[in-house]
Amino acid sequence: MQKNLKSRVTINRLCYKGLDVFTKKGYHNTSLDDILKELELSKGAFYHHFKSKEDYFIYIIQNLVVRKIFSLLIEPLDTHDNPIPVIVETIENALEPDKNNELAYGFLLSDFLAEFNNRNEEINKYLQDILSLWEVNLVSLLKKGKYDGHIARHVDCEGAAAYIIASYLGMRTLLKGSDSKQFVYRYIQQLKSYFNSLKPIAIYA
Amino acid sequence: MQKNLKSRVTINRLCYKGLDVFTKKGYHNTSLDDILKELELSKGAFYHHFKSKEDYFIYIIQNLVVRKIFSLLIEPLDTHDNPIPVIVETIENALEPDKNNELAYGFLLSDFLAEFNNRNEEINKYLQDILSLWEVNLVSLLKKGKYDGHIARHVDCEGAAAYIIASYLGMRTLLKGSDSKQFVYRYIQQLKSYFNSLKPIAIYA
DNA sequence: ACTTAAACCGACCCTCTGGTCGGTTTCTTT
DNA sequence: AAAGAAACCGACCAGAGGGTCGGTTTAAGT
Repeated sequence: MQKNLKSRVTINRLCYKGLDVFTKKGYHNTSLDDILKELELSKGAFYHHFKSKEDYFIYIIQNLVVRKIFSLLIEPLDTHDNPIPVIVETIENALEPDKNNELAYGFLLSDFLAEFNNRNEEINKYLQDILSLWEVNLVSLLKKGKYDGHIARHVDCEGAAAYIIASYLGMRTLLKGSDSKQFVYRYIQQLKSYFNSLKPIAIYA
Repeated sequence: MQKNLKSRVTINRLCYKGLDVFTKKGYHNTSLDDILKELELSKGAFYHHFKSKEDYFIYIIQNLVVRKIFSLLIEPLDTHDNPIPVIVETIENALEPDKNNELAYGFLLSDFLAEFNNRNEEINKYLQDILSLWEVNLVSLLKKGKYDGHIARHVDCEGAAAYIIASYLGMRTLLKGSDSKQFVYRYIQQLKSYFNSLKPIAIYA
């Protein structure tokens, strides 16, 4: 195999496996040996490609997590339709297990946010960036919806965006500990109910 | 000082300081030495009172976290009034920083849930117990509200309870990374908006 | 006063873990 | 083919961290 191709293959294996194990066990509770053993790679191989564990983790976030969240939760928001069903469908789709969604990527965000918030500025920065991107896109979509008459004028779009994100993150936390099938359905129902409260009265009634 | 009194004092100091440090740095990222140094206590003292770090942590959860969450978020729900303002006020009050709420106890739950979910059965069990208790109480309050006509008959009380909890947990996660004063206010507004969608039409219109 | 045991100390142990480094294999270049 | 470099190996290091243990202090019972 070509050198640079082989290099990319190794880095890829490291990242996907790393994301997998970090997700399951958490960053601090995962050792490099845990990952390397499963891949049958050596310490030397690892440190040839990454300069530290932290560096490695950030690389994973920027290359896998950011991209996945973007394509799953943010990109679909780029529409001119009524934002309410778009947001609901996007979230519903993101919760569909193992469809567009091999790994349970959504968990990552809430888990890692909890693990690094106020604890590791460097890593936290990248996680917050993802949140901000999501929030900004939600807000602009909601505002457009308001302009188009799909959303009531009194609605605080920033507040609504934060509330949507919060309920999603919290639901992810809850989801891990319970029967997921029913749970997701119920969550979506409540989300819709919440959105009803954002509609103009005329449409809602 | 009396022996058993002195013992209790030491255990108390260990627990409060432990909760404090675990909250700030996370369980896996906190060493016993971190805690013992601050208290000027020895390893020997610690292992005289607790049989392991995990044991110690569980003790903290059961004695401090459970009780605080209970008195802050669950006990106030025991009312015969309209559940909607009761729940809003309870949550609002729980978010009031450093009032009834010396430490930021609310954070704990979401943080620790994220840190231990699917990772440490033993610890996770106790955290889930707290959630269950909260959920059960919310559900029964909502059902009573439905019976009394404060909540629409179509509402899925279990779903609503889960949604309320999820938004609270997620909001806690978000809260740590941003300007809290404004944020809490906006969150409460959205929560109220959500509750509007649970009211019977007659009241809502 | 004397004994007993609880509370505590701190040196020590052992494993784990992030990280290093000199050497070997494998591909690329000339 | 020879030289050079990238990819990789695995033994090793140093420090950290959970846990142990023999000994000392301090309160309690007799």
